[in-house]
Amino acid sequence: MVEIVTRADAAAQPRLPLSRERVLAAAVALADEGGVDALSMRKIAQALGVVPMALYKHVANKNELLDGMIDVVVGEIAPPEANTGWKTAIRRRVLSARRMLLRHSWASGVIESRMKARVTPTPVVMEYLDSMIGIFRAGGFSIDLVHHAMHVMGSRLLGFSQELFEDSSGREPDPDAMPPEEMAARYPHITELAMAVTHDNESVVGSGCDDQFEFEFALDLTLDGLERLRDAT
Amino acid sequence: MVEIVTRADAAAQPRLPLSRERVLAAAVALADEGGVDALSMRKIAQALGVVPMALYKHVANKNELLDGMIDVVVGEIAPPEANTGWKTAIRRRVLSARRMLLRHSWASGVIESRMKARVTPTPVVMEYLDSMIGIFRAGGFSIDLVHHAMHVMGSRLLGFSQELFEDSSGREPDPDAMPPEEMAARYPHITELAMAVTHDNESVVGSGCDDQFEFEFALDLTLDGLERLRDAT
DNA sequence: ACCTGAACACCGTTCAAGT
DNA sequence: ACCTGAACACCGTTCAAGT
Repeated sequence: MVEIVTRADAAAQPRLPLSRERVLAAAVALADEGGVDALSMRKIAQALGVVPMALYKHVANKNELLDGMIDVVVGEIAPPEANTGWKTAIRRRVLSARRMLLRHSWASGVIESRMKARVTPTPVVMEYLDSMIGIFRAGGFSIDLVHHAMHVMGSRLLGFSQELFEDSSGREPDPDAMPPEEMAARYPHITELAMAVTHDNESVVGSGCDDQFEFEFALDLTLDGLERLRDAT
Repeated sequence: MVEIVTRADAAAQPRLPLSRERVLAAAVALADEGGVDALSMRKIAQALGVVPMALYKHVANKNELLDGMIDVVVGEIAPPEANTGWKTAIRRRVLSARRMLLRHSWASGVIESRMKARVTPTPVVMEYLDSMIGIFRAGGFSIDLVHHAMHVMGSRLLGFSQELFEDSSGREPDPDAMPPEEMAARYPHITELAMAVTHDNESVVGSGCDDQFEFEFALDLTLDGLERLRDAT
């Protein structure tokens, strides 16, 4: 008897048995390259060379798949370090989390929407938050101040604006793009700011704005403020 | 000749002519009550008693519809006040924006994802950001410090955690809910924090955590820090 | 010229039929 | 018992046919 079925689209190893890990890894890889909107159960199955329904043996449904993907990427955040002060420990941990979020651009949106939908975050997320609180506690912060600190670290005071000066290559073209002179007239303050920023560092192409520097500026302003509150007894 | 077609699902006024405003208002109302995932062109059309394709006369496609919805809700933010110091002006504006985001729970997610997709934010969003920068400038902040300030206000230092202790009614039930004693063993710091918070204010039901207070705490910590940097010349 | 029904190419998930 | 193809109830958008 001869095998007459040709498998056209087995991008992965043809006969490696499916597992939850393989499903999640394929989903993360697809989301990394195509964004989460382009992620579908059918496409994951195709990438694994498998019929769509085969996925449902390893993940209950698409939401549960998204939860699993969150666990994968949050697990990539560096574990807490011993033998350092609270400030550098928090700092390194947060910067490690930021690198993860930059690697997986879909992650922050998925985490946010899934956190809103679930009663309890996934265990991996809980673990991350718990150890973060532990670092503050070991640094001599009262439990009430740690509570406030966690809110401060997670809050976004404007609902938006962060993406304003980011690299805009690969974005949708603006349907009615405004000429620069009209920009300057209608939004004088944004224009002033944009010009000051691009003048500061000519070297930077694209956004003309050092996002890493800005992130650390916000982080240090916050950590210094929290330290001051702690020391005010 | 007799009208024999009965219109089953005309929830709105039957013959009021369609307009972009009516389409956007219907979309915002549907998203307010059912979330943005449940929003579809077909459902908006049904709510207006109109055939789906009729919407495409007033909005180019679904993304452009979402942009229009953003303009509607950002337009609800209170305009800047004259005759106040920069700090109270910023404070009131941000708190007004927060109330808008609480009214339209879908808005922050849609704003974030559309800002990432577009080259330029919509004019209404630009207007909001421009006037915000203007308030800082009038308060004597250097352009560089205003630049940092805008980043600080928009940044979220943890990718998440904000929703951790929020009201969890109406969320998906956890598939494998953990017994409290195991919670306490695995996440000692989270447990300590949760107990301190619920003990602090017994009056609050549900989350046991005053989100409004926490938001203002973060806001004031940030504004005080920025003021200190400004005065350090 | 305008309006709109049918159709296309998707989607997550159910379910019954096949092994 | 397990696996899976077909089917169901959606979705955004195209397009041609009708007025």
